[in-house]
Amino acid sequence: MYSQTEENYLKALFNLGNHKGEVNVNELSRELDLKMPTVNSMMKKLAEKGLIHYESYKPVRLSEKGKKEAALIIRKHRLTEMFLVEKMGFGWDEVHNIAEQVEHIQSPEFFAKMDELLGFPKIDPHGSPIPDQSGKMAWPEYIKLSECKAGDTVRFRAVTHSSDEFLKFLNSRELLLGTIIHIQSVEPFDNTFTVSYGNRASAMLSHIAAEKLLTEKVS
Amino acid sequence: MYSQTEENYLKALFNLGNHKGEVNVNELSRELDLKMPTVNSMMKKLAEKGLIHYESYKPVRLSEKGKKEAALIIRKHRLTEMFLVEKMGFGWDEVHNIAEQVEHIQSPEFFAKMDELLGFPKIDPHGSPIPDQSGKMAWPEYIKLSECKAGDTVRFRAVTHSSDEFLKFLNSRELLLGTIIHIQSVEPFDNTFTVSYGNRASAMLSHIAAEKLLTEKVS
DNA sequence: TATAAAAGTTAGAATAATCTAATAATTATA
DNA sequence: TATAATTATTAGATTATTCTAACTTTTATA
Repeated sequence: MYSQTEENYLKALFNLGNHKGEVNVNELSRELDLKMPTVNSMMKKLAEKGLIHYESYKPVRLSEKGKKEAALIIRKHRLTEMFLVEKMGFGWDEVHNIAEQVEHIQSPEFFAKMDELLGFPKIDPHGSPIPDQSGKMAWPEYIKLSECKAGDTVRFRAVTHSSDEFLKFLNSRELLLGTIIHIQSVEPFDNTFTVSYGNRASAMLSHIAAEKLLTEKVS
Repeated sequence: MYSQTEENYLKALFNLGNHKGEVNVNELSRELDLKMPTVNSMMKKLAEKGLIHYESYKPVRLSEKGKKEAALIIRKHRLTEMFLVEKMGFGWDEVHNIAEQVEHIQSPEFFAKMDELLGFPKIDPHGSPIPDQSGKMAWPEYIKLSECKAGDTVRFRAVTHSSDEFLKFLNSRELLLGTIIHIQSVEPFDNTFTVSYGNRASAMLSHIAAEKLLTEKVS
């Protein structure tokens, strides 16, 4: 049993440690909005408990044990988000804060019931995969919209980071998960995308926005 | 905003302070499974915050402010229990521990949504009234089954204390909320009740059990 | 490569919530 | 009512999590 605080560190380490799995104390302190010495002492504690690999002045990595624990917390977070959207009628831009709290609830039955009522979903409302009960999770080979070129047709599958503001921005543009997007052109100067989708014949997306949209090629 | 710990003290004070609203530090320490000095120092803190009336060596009482805060936490607890039973399919004997955790979630929207999905329920799955948004709550004038006499016909409306074991006991006897109970006789020696209800022509209930059943006279 | 900037660490203090041991006040009882 | 038992309080320590200030190591840059 880990404290809520420890769980939050694990989750942040999991989310920040993308490819190599390495996370700097500094990044972590920014992510969690804590001072570096605070994070530093927690790193020692987590290392003590075998949840991370830690050496002085080097970036931190989750151990296998830590990775599994983190994935199971993220599983609870994502199941909760899905439940809030599918069963309670919340918008995808309203669920993060609630899920952030619900994810710490200690009750396997509670999350098993959510899972069952949802029909064992594989993704959350933002398109992120839900880790399975053993903590395994795989991202499909999505491509950032920002990496596509004029003429491509793609399906919008997930967002990389789901801040409320970004999701509200997508709402205002009627950009929903599953939408098929045609790339009309890409402005070379600033990489602004001109696209069409749904009943929008022509819409602009900044590079900043395009970087946050994960897509799948449509044949 | 109060800590989870403070919320638990407020809830315990509310639940223990039945008629006069007075609670001894000793009772409270037993209820919360904490040592008396721990409770004593928290009493000073709650008094400081205006949540209780406290004088040395005297029992403690919730202030109006404390009463309202406590009722609002109990509201969240009972709405959660109702949601777990009605919308998620849990048994009335399985919800206490989950609700004990969910009640601390800070999200008015989350509980407002539960309330709405449940159709603004007035009672929880154990027959206890759900305080309204202003913290007001009234118990109907129920009568303990143990206070009824042979010949009475009553409707089972609520349980006074809802431990898992007691609720499982009621499950095993098919005694559900709403059941009409006919009191056939009361053994003078030990106050054991012989009753009939549903398709049970004759069943025995100890005085201990009868004390925990709240009923309403049926004309 | 010497120096400045950034990142990381150590030491020591603060707060919240808990405990044990000792003491004081209140209540029950012989 | 004097004494014992119970209840309440005080004092001081402990653990978890956080902070600031000072120092060290690593990285970037002039």
